[in-house]
Amino acid sequence: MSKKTKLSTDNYKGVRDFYPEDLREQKYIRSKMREVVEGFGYEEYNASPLEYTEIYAAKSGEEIVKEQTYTFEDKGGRTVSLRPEMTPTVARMIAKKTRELTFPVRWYSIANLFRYESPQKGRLREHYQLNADIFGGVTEDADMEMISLIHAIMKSFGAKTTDFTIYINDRRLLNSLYDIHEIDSDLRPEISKLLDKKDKMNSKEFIRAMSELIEKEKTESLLENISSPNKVLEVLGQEDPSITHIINIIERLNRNSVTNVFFNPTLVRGFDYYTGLVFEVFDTDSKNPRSIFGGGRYDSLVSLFSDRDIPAVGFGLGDVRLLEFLKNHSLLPDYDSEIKIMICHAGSHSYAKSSAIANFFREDKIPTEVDISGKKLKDQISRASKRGIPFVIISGDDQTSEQIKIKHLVSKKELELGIEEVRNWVKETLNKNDSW
RNA sequence: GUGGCUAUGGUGUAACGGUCAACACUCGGGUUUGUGGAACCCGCGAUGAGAGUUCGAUUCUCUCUAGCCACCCCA
Repeated sequence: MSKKTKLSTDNYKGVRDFYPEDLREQKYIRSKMREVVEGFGYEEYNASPLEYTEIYAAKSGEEIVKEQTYTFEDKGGRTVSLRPEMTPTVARMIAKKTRELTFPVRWYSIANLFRYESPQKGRLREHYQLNADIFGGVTEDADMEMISLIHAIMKSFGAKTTDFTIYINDRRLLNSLYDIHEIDSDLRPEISKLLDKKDKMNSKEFIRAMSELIEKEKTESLLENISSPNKVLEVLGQEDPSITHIINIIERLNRNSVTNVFFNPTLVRGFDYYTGLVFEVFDTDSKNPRSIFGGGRYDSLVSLFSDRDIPAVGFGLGDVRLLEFLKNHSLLPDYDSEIKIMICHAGSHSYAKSSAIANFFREDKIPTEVDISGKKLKDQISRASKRGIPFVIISGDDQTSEQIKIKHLVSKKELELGIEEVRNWVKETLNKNDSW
């Protein structure tokens, strides 16, 4: 059989296989996310990855959607897309039940999202994202809680306050500045995009690109006025609602010991649907100062689906960039084997006998595997050891029915005891060095 | 879509244009105490595809393909 006749083992471009060791990472980050988010009172929802394309087209223009999403026509002629983000879906779900839900609503999901783009660092064609949103409620309280929540999530992964920075801004603030500079509303999205990229470009390039859109004097004064938080404050004044909002949020967060949150007037974020607060979490590592994730307030998205306008704020945290961050900062734990006991056989073995022993441990939620490799005892133990299984039980024909021979491969301690005592010993030992 | 870089067993690497493509790990088998991670022995297994230059190509050239990185984009 020639190799060429075989199917390729490659996975589809830009998506991942999750081998057990990869899935352990996923399970770890998801369990942390759930823990924190549920602690804040969020309820989990989910939906199909298939959506009518129009829910994305509505806000971003047909062409972008067709180019950057998986979009196709089904047999009934409906145009369908694989969801590239979760927010339209959740807005749709909320809109459908506005009369039944008790607002404010706090919902979260951990869902896979798809984008049709060429894969590169930190960006694949499928990724998993935690989405947490608040619908309704008092704007300032909801906004503040959102930032507290993302801070708590980062903390739960063991990130120190110095490992990341949270930048916040307000879309209305940018609009006020545009008003002051009398910038046409058609030009605003373009200018916003440029501002968003400001830190990536050198200042000459930036000014040149800017001058192509607006007059040089305007460029200069806009840049001057947006150059620092203090300058913005000076220009807009303390009474500007978005300034007050930002100041209040930062003060309240500081009082709640969230100290790494800062006002950044050039923070924009890509989505057009943001209407107020926007925020973004950055890695402070000087070698890799990139954005990890972010979110913002979108007060008019639900009204695309419903007559009722429901204000909302939320964020999306993707697994790919989060894992990069965690790896860079050595924040991923060492994983123990999920299987705790391997029952090996010396001499002629009886599967029935071994599985009876195994069941005893399983009743106590200790994952136990019975060796069926048919290998020699030496190989059985060797394999268990290689897989990181902490205990082996040696079941042999020379052994009395009451006594269990068990060995802890980590400490090399070996005991021969009654089954109840063995169980207690195993539990004790596992508790001593439990990682997660 | 544009540009740059890369492509050798399952993995990671090696091989001035010149023997049978080397080494380590992994995997399979074996030896020795039938209580492990050791040692030793044996084995499986590769130059992405196609063309060209050459007496001779893993090595040089071209095309294709794939991957990575950056740009674009990130709604």
